[in-house]
Amino acid sequence: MAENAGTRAQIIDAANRLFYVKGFEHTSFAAIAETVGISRGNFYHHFKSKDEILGAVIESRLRSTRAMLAEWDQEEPGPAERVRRFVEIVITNGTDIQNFGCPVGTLTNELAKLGHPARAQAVSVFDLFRTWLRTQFEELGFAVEADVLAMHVLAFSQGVATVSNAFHDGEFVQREVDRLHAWLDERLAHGPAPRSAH
Amino acid sequence: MAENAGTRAQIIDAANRLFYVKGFEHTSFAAIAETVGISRGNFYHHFKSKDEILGAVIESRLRSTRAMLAEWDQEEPGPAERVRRFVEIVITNGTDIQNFGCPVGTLTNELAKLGHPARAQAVSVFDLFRTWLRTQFEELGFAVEADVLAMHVLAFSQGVATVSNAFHDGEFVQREVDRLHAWLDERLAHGPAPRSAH
DNA sequence: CAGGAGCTAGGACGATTGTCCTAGCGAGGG
DNA sequence: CCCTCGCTAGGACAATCGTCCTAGCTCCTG
Repeated sequence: MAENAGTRAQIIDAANRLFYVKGFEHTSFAAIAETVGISRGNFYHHFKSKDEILGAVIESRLRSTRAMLAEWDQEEPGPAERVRRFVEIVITNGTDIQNFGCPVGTLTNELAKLGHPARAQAVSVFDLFRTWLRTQFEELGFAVEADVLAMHVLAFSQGVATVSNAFHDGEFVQREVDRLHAWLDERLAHGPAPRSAH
Repeated sequence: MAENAGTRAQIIDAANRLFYVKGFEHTSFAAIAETVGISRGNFYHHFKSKDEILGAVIESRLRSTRAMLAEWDQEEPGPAERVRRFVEIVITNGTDIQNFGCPVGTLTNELAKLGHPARAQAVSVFDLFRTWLRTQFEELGFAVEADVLAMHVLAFSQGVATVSNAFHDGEFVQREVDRLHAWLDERLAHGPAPRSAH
């Protein structure tokens, strides 16, 4: 039972990476088995189907994303710094993003094209970031615009990821990060939009 | 020979659409054959391999993109209007983008994950837009920044496409388009960055 | 020590993949 | 008329896919 959880976790970790690097459909059971170092037939003792592995991978991503956001909540002094921390992901994970794009965006799109039922589950990772970003902007006083701003930051990261993946241009990423930081500065300087009169 | 070109064009058109809707790897010969209405074995009289079809599809996209940009050059009175026309693509093709994302960005990323040699060829479609946008900004007087601005507009479209595909939110797309139009207005009002002293 | 449950290895399965081969169709030129 | 050549249909092919079955191993429990 102890080894069970270990093998299961190893499968999820290997599948998580492979789904990102090679795509979900292009990742075969044989590739995951080879990575983990177990036999192909052994999978079905841990997962009933490939879709079930996908579900476990997405849940794993949800957990690690939640943990990362909670860590940022603790480490960063305020909401503005937290948003900046998010923006900097495209630099922190620069190499992976250049090679494979954004893990969330690319998986969501692949599942959309496959018509896969787990698409909605994959989008929920996006929702995690969206809600978290919205909370930061709300704490900054943007009660009405918070979600709009959150979506804008999300779109920024996806745009940078896709173009970075296409052109392999690190300077472009840095420029766009600087640009968004400047945009955020300006937004914070002008303050939130006035509430509608009661 | 007349029918040859017709069948070949039909195969390319069907593959072009299917590669976009279902992805390159998930699109089988059987699916293309069924769409066109020919037998599976007949493919190899027109194309030696699936990769050759992919090459023909990308070349077809290059041609149609070039034609579209040339049309915009004629129809729009000035470079500013042309950039706006590009920005509006995410609305014009809104439905397809919500369902399948951007054809260029998603194919490029898929080929990157597959390690496919045609990746560079797919990126050249991006290059077409990049160069064209750069030309527009140069005509607007942004000699130094032209390419930076072009890349920013490119990243905008990719970000909007990916987030639109994830959340199926048409209002978000419209808001971001308005935002970029406002950004462009401001850029044009302030004028280009001063040249360095000779 | 005996027994059972958890876990693993290895292979069989039907389906589907991209690729290739061959026989036959139909029109155009000698 | 006949023969050639572009084009097509249909199936064979080896490989790989996800799935499933079964026998054997290990280790904890009684």
